[in-house]
Formats: sequence, structure tokens, C-alpha cells
Amino acid sequence: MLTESENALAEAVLIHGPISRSALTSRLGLSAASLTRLAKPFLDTGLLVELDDVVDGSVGRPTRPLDIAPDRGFFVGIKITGDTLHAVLTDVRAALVDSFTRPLTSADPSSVVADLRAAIGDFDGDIRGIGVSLGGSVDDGVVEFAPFLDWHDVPFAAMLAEATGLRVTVENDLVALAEAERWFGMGRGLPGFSVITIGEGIGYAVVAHNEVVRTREVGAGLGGHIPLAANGPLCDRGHRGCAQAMLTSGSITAQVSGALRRTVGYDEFLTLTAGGDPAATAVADAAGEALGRFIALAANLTMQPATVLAGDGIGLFTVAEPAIRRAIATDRDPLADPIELYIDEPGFTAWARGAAAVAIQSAIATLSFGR
Amino acid sequence: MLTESENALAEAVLIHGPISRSALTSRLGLSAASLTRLAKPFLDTGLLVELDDVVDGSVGRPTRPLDIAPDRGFFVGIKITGDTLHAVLTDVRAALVDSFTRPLTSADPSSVVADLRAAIGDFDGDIRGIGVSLGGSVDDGVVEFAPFLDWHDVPFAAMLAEATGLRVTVENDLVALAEAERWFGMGRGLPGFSVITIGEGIGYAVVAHNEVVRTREVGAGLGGHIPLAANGPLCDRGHRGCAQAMLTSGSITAQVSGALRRTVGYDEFLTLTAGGDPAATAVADAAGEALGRFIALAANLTMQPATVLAGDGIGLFTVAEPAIRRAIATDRDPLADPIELYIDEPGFTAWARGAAAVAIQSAIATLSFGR
DNA sequence: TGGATTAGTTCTATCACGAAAGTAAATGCA
DNA sequence: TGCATTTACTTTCGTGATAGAACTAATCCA
Repeated sequence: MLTESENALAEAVLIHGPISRSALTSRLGLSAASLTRLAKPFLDTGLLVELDDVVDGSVGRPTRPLDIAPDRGFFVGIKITGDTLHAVLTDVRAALVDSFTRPLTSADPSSVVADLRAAIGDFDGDIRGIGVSLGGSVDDGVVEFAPFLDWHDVPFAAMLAEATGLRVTVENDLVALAEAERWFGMGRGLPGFSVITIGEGIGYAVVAHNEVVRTREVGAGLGGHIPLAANGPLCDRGHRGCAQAMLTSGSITAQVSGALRRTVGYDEFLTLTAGGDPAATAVADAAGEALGRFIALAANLTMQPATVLAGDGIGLFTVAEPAIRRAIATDRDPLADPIELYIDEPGFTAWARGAAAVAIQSAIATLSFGR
Repeated sequence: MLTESENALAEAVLIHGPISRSALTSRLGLSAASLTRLAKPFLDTGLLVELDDVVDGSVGRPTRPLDIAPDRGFFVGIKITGDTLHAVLTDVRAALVDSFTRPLTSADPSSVVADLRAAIGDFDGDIRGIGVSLGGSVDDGVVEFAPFLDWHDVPFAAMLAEATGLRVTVENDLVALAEAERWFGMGRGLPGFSVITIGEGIGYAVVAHNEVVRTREVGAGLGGHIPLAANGPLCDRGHRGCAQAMLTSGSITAQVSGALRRTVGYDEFLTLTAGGDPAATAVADAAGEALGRFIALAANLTMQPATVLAGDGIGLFTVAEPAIRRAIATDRDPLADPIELYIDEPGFTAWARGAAAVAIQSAIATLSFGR
């Protein structure tokens, strides 16, 4: 295990590297002498490397930045839904190397272990750790409850670790996504922000004081039923105009399909809206307004002006940005800091990268120098 | 200055005392040996005292609890509004000893300093520090902007410290209130909660990871215009059914006065509602529904199930509790943890105690043992 | 070419911490 | 009653993290 300062150093270099020792003194609140001392064992074991001197034209000795060694193996991140696994292979900074999606044989835990083991075996490279994320509540590697898989108290991390012989970290999908944004994504360097995902479902997470808020609520999938539009459609629980009803891809395609009297998928909805189809545009504008209101509410109530949007459905942002911005402007106090909006990539990779990110965090925290 | 551990010990005893060394080991994550060492200088200087042994009937040596010495002086907390000062004298745990309210001569900073100096002089006792809270943004004792006083970049802490010769802490009123709830109030021991105040205005603050969220937003008075009712009245900025329009005492009394065609004050509104007056009850129910929605939104979006209500207007809670609870039930996911609602006392003392609390925090953090 | 400036290292004193062993004061059982 | 047991706290001491001070290194600049 690392000391607190060693851990802070490894984390800072991983997130902000390449970075010089002198820049790290102010970031970590340590003396230059301590940085020399702390960096040494990392350089000896090869986890960190010194890059060439950087001469920036200013007076004084050039800096010799530290960085994470590029060849320290790979990490696997796997997001499990009810019937599918999305897997990515990443480097130590959670950058994508390889990825694929395949169906689960069944939702039975040991069957899922077998599917995941096979998936991991299909990646090439020196794998240092596995992260798994799923919708549900997770405590210390045990899946307490996962509604889409119908799991209760499944010690999944231990099961997969035994099957693969690798370090396994299991985490709630939204916590993992928020951790990935905080360390490697749009939220890097921000002390706090909120994360909103739209797609088949609605996801929500909060970071404050440089930490992801982990209450039992995260696993319960809150945020999905926040009321956003007074006249919107009903969701399956009878809420009018809630986030589920306004923003899930299923609800949006149902509205467009109903208006056009034929089945329209989400991609076609985006194409129709971009092409100016009136029915699709009306739905997109209503959804955009709801999303803008959601963003503004989250920023106002978390007091964090930064918001990260992610999920399969964020193609909506491209076709409804004016409506989104308009709703934000309406619901956001003009005296408040303007909302900083970060848009992640669509698709499943963001989710699986989240899983890889928690595996990387876990690997960093448990590093040792052979002591 | 104290070391981090010394500070944590003083804080833990202040908040949770009387508390034994052995109970502190788990709370602070330190060894018993360290607690002996850390407590010694506090006992020597008299800030902490040892109470008599507590024999609880269980096996083993009885505990010898530590507590804050009861005679370590008093603190003054003053909340300034646009034209009034509310002052309290408290003990070191922010418990009320004395209080009064008086008008400000003018909003001019030096005039306010003179008024506050006179007010402080009217308290009896050994005053160890002064806390001042006001609506606006404050940075390190400098009031950057206070709309009700029309102050810009006023170094108020330094001015009052010079005039009184005492340690002065100046803080935003909602941050101060949240700090008071966190250390001495309803939020004691909770890692996170939200604070909603209703009265002449609407206030909002958030605590997460055991810290008050301090962004520039707090000073700007957000939360006031959150949309809460689709069909409510308009606020002065044209938002229909926002928190201002639904919950401020001015808006509530205006609605009741309009319905009854005579001027009705807030206290009479409460009396009328308690007596079953239909017009007043309708307004109270609408306000209660809005407040319940506000509470549920805050809990959902901050992911903190605990909520503290405070402010002059919380008499509304007594007369509209069913409507509030109904709205919470509607907007809160049944799978989420139930919302824990804490109601503070009405009146200005909660605000002024907040100011005293930040003065106490500042005094604890800067204690020394004569080193 | 040498002074100024900034980056980083080495040496060393300090001090916070916990492990281990010891003391204190209760309960509980014979 | 007395002794074992349990829990609370203290004392002693070694370990290790830290920063200050003095140093070296590498650049810019006059």
C-alpha cells in the first residue's frame, strides 16, 4: 500500500502528467525535498518516468517533467446491462485501445462470469486489472442489488477474480462514469460537477469537493423522475413530463413514431430533426428544453456550474442545442456563474471506460514497491 | 496554529463532547497513545476538561470523557440585513445566552461598524470572537458584494477588528447557517445535507463530504428562482411559480391579502390557516406543495436525504405539513432513502447563531498553546 | 563570462505516530 | 473475598514522513 502522499503523487501525475516536481509542490502542498524523495521509488520501479527537459524560454533551470510510464500494461473495463456486455481495453490513462460488444448468455452470475472471462481472454496485452460496472448498488465488490440482472448480494468481484486470477473492481455504473470524468475526462481538475446521462434510461451523479458523492441513492437510479415539463407525456410510473418521459430514447422515439404513424428509431429521429422534419423537431425541442431545465436544476441545486453530458442519447444535444441553451438561460440566475457544459462521446465506450477507470484507481491505490 | 490532528480533536470534542478518548480513536482514526498525547496540552491549557468517570455497567475500566471547558468565554454572532442587526451572545457551543435586534443607523460601512461596536459593548461577558453574516459574497473577511447594503469590496472584518480589538470572522449568511447546522445544529454528525430557508427571501446551501459547498453561487442567492409550481403566481423577475413566488412571506401575504381584500401579515396568515380559513389554507397548501417539491428536488439532485429547514417563514411547516409531505412523496423515488426533515427554530436567532458558529470555528482553528 | 533565476538534490533535525508493554478501574465468577 | 477478565488509558520508544538549509544543475540575460 502507498502512503497518503505517495498516493497523491501517483494520482496527480496520472491525471495531470507530464508535470514537473516543482509544479507538484504547489498542487500537493509538499516541499521540493519531499517530491524528490517521493518520486524516487516510483522512478526506480518504473511506474513513473522522467521526460526530457522542457525549456520554455523563461529564466531558470528547465523543468524535468514526470509522467506515467507508457508501457505499464492495460486495463479492461466492462459495462454489463441486462443482456449485453460492453468491453474496452485501455491504457493506464483509460484511453481506448480496443473494444467490442457481445450478448450475455444469461443473467445468471456464474454464466456472466464465464462470459466476461471469455471476453477478457479475447483482448491482447498485459492486463493489470479489470473493472466492471453495472446499474445497481455495489458495496466493496458485492452487488447488493442489480434490478436489470435480478441479482441480490452477489459477490461478483470475488467470483470474477477467482475465475481470471486478476484484480477485479466492481462499481455502480454512474459512480464509475463520474470517476472516469473526474480523473480522465471532462471533469479533470474540477472540484465539483454533475453528470447527466441520457439514453435508454436517465442517469445522474454528482462530484463535490473532489469526490464522487456515494450514497445509497446512486444505485437506485434517481434523477430519472425529476419533473421537467408541465405538459409532457407520462412515464411508466405516471409522472407527467419527468426526465424519463422527456429524455429517454424510448420515449422520444415513441412520440415521433406516434406523430408520424410509423416506427422511427433514435438515429432516424436525429436525422429527421437535423433535416427539419416538423414533428421530430417539436419532440426534439421539447426534449431539449427539458434537458436544459434538468441541467440548470442540477447546477442550481448542487451549486456546481460544470455539467458533463454523456450517454447513448446525447446526439440530442447536436440537434437541440438552441432549445437546451434557452432553457438553461431561463432557469439559471443571470448573476450565477454561467454553466460550463461538457459533452462526452456518445455510445457505450464512455460507460466501459468508467469501469476501466475504477480498475485503474484501484490499481494505483494498491501499488507497492515490493516492501 | 494547531496541527491537523489537534484541530480534529478540538472539533470532535466541541461537536460530540463529552466524549471519551477511546470513542475518539475510532472517530479520528488515531491510536489511543496519540489521543493521550494530543489531549494533554488541551487539558494543560484548560480548553478541555476531564469529567468524572462514567460507569455504564459494562465490563472494563470506565471511560473518562473529555469535554470543552464551560467557562471559556462567549462569542457574539451578528446577522446584518439591509437595515437591521440581529445579535446573539453564545457560549462556545453556540448555545444562546442573550440576544437583541436593533436598527442600523445607515448602510454605510463605517456606520455599520459603529453600530456593531456599540451592540457588542452591550453584551456582558468575556467575548472571545465576533462572527458577522450577511447576504452577499465574502472572501477572507472582505465583502465583495452585498446587494442589500450596496457594498462592494468592503474589508469589513479588518474594520470591525480594528474598532473592537477582537477577532472578527465575516461570512455569507447561508454558509454560516450551514456551518452552524453542521457543527451545532440539526446536521451534526451527518456527512451531507441541504439547507433551505424561507422567509422574506429564499436561501439554499449544501453540505457534502462533511464540508459546506462554497462556490461563488452561494453568495448570489440562488435557489430563489427554482420553478416549483406550473400555475403559481409570478415573482418580480417574471418566473411563474418559482420559489420566490411561492414561498416568500411577502408573496404569501400578498396572495392571502388579495383573496381576503384586506392586509394580512404572515403571523395572521398562519393563524387563519390553523383556524381553517379556506383562502389562507389554499395558499398554504400551494406553498406547502411547492416547498415539498423544493425539498425533494434538493434531496434528489444533491443525493443527500437529509434536509434542514430554517428561516422566519418556517411556521409554514406547522400549518402545511401534510401538503409538504405529499409533495415530497410524489417527487421522491420510493426506492430512495426517505427524506429526513429537520426543522430549526424560526426567527433570526438561527441566522445570528450561524454567525457565532463561524466565529467559534475560526477561534478553534487558530488556538495555540502559547508556542 | 558571470550574475540572476528557477529546478531539483542531499543532508539532517524534528516531530507525529503507533506498537508494545505497563497501569488503572471496573465487572464477573468461583 | 479475591482473582481472572475486560476495557481505558499512559509511558516508552523506534520508525518514518516532513521541511529547512545548503547545495548542485541548467537555463536566461547583460
